[in-house]
Amino acid sequence: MSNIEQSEPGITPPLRSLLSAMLFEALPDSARRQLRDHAPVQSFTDGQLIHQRGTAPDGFCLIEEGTVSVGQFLASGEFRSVALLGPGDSYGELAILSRRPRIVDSLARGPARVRFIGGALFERVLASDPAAMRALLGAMAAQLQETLDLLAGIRSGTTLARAAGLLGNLAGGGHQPRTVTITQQEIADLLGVTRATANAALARLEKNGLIARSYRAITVHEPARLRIRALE
Amino acid sequence: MSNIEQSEPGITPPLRSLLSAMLFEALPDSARRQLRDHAPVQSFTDGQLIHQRGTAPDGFCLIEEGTVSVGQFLASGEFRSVALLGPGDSYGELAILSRRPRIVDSLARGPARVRFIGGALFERVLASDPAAMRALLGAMAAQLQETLDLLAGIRSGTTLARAAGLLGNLAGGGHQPRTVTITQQEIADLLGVTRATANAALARLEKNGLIARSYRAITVHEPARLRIRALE
DNA sequence: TTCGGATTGTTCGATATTTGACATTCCTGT
DNA sequence: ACAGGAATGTCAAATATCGAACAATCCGAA
Repeated sequence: MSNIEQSEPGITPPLRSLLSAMLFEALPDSARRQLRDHAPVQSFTDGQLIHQRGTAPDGFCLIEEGTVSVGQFLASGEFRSVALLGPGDSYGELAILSRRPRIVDSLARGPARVRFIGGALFERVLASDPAAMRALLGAMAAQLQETLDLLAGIRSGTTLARAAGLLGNLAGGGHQPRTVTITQQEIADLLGVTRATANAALARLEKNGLIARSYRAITVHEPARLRIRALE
Repeated sequence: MSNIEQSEPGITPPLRSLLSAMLFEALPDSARRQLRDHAPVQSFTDGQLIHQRGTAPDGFCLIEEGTVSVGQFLASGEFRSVALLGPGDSYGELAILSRRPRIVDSLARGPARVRFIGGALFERVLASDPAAMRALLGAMAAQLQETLDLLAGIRSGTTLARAAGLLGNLAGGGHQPRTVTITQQEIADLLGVTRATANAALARLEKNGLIARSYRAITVHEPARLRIRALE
């Protein structure tokens, strides 16, 4: 599992699980064990390319050690990261399931060890365990719902309204205060605005008593209220 | 099937299949027949609410006749539509699969007849047909890939770059010219900008020879080139 | 405790977008 | 052929955001 703050109630995980479909963890223990036991581990050096976007998928990856950055190379050669994944995290399952090319590049960030789970093995395990397949269906459906919700919430409106919707969403939309662990840069990236603009919007939401800003975290006093605010 | 222009090669469908997860059609014929045969049909009058966002799912819908608008009510009471679905279209499968509340409201637009496929029946059919479940997994994985790609492409950058990325994406990213059936207002909605801004971006892309504008359609001369353009 | 890197807070001129409006074109039904 | 509604093209003042920079705060490692 990645560095998710789970020791404290009310703290929600950061975004990496939303933007990078980590489906491996939705599988039952037995399926996970089976996949892991038959999969070879490879080592990568800092900056080494693991997989390229557009390539045909022959397997997916489970990170054993180190950090892998998942994202996309820009025309300028720069790498735009969507997620930073660590030990226990997985990526690349979607391409296997959809039988379509990979949509992301992946790079080692520092030395990394990555376990490759072959597509054929994955299909065999799924075929022999309908409960595993159903669990995967459920996890993917939930993620698709969240992604569509996120898409709907950030598409248009003033930055202020969009920030309200995003935070209400990330804080789970309920009526209890929730603290979201996220940097303002990440919020800015999600909304597609500059950090300065995101900061200004957050400052206004805080001034209105809807949120409290702290270092690398935002406390949402009433997530449902923020969602409503976003729809105005 | 909804009003998709399939008679002409190079014409891609509009967005409704992307923004509304119509998974029913990914099922094998036998599974579809089985679901349809046991499902009751209900009639709705113009403007009648069919389902409300946030409600627990007991089934999903297959449109028999008429038009259903799927989207979300704003705080002002206005309805923001995400998709307009017609005969043969389905919606609401995600909530069943994820076992989470519905994320959309749905309204009849004119008189409509809708077939309700119960969640329990759906689960039974899936459990008895692993091929159907695998097909659904694949369709959902593909859709999640597309949605994540869309999200990645529209999140930040100038409107011009984002429009380029979106069109490159919608046109399939290949090297052959493709015509995308879409209004400029729909492009604007997707990008979260006004129609005037979308039109200005499109005009510039056309001036640069990358696209050709026509009524309710955009021809993308080389989709792969537009995608690259978006990443600059 | 100190240091260094990351993150946040803020500012302001430059640039982009919105808004509201009007004109023109397109398409479909009668 | 005509009418009406939808879609597109365009414009300019008002408003929002970007970009670059600097200062302040936070946190983890030594």
